[in-house]
Amino acid sequence: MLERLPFHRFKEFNLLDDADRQAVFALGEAPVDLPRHAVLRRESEPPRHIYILLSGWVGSSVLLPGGERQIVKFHLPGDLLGTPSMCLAQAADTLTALTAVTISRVPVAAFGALFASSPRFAASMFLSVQRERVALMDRLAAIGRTSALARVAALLLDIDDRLRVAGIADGEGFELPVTQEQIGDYLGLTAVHVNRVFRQMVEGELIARDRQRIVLLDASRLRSMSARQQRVMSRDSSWLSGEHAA
Amino acid sequence: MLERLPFHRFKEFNLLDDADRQAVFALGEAPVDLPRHAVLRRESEPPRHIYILLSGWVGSSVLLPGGERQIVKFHLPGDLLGTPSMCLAQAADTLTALTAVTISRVPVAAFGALFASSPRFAASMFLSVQRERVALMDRLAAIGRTSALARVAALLLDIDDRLRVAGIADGEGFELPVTQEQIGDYLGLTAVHVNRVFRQMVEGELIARDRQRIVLLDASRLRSMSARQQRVMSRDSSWLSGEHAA
DNA sequence: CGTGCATTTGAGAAGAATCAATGCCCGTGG
DNA sequence: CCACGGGCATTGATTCTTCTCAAATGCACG
Repeated sequence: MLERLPFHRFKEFNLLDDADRQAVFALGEAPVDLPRHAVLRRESEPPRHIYILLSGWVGSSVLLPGGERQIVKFHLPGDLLGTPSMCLAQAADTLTALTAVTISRVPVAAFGALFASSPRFAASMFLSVQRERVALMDRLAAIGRTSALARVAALLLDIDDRLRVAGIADGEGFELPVTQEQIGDYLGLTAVHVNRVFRQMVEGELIARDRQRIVLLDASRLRSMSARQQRVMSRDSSWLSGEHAA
Repeated sequence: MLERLPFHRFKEFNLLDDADRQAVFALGEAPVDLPRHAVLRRESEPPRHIYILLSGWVGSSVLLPGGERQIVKFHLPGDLLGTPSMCLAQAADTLTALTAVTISRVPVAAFGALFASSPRFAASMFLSVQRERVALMDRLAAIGRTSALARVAALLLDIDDRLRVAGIADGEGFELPVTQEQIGDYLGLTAVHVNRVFRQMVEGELIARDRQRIVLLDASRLRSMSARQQRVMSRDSSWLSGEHAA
């Protein structure tokens, strides 16, 4: 069962060794398969678990009173889901399977036990959350201050990057298993406009598209129009132990 | 010097006692006064410190390649600033004094030492960051999916709430010491449009305004048009110790 | 071979941006 | 004491991006 676990998100900050990472996955209950459209957890439910995504895509979305939906993040294998709501009495986001998925549930108490006993695990989690926070800051900037074209470009580059890091894509294109309406909800656009932007990108030979398969034909042009920052994560964990406290 | 420290942000999760909170402020160097427009830390600088805001307002902003600016957060007294960039080699955001401010710098190593030695402090910080993450999710939804009017309403309600929690405002109105251009950069609007929305709100008797002083005349109507969620923080810290692990 | 969801396309409307000018407040220096 | 100048706020006129509404097409699946 441990043959192919997606460890990559737990290596980011150079804080956990192999044993630590095994411990992380050992927190989880037995993996469960769920079909597309399954809801892992609805917003307003008390957050008693977090989730490790082992395969497939999951969307985290927030519902507004008027019925509008904002998709906060498309989660890929290896991601730890549902942690933002740990600070709340009622979950803030709904977790929905965008494809068939395999997940492992983790009771928050199990997470807490490891968190309390291992400062390195605690620090790693702390930094992971900060990293997600920076990602949200960048997304805020994209939605608040860039055009529809730039937002779509940023999304495609982001997914491409993350799929490569996860070892799922190889630069020969990838499946984007979401509807244009979901892309709209992610980018703050309507499905109709997402469709027009895709058309524009195909005509401009920036991308090729066949159903939900996307190939990035001109990544450097996409990058320059996306206004997307390349964030380099710190691999220096000396702050934890107090080294170099000069 | 400890008479009037803004402790409220360190009481949110019921994890720290008085001594713990003293320890937090003891991490900081001697308080420093800075004038309006002073830059605490510029983005792309290596993040060697975080900052406790003791008085005044600070803006955290991200600059896009095209020169556009997104203001991520208006920080109020008691906030811990600059922590998102702890996960990065180069800071993601610029911290700028919006008013004259008093801050205390904290070396990341000092923060790390307390983090490593006190699981309760670590957990409190973890939850604080998650809380900020939820706030960003809500902001994303506001900018991506609501009108200019709703965004301004949400901003005013948010500031009012936070000023009250900080013990700075009392419901009789408050100073909003930022230019309309900065409000635009915060909400993903132009200064011109922010101005028109304010006019609309004054005409609709939702608010009163004199220079930068704002009075919320009809908070309940503002709330209903803002699409803003009231988030209730968890005060149950049992997950940390592993109680109720049922 | 329907049925249903998703995509595509068109036409028109609306919200917000842009461009440009004017006015106001306030600090500064003559 | 008053003129000047800079930063903001305000207002109008116009443009543009994106939305809305509506209909048609296409694809997957039973």
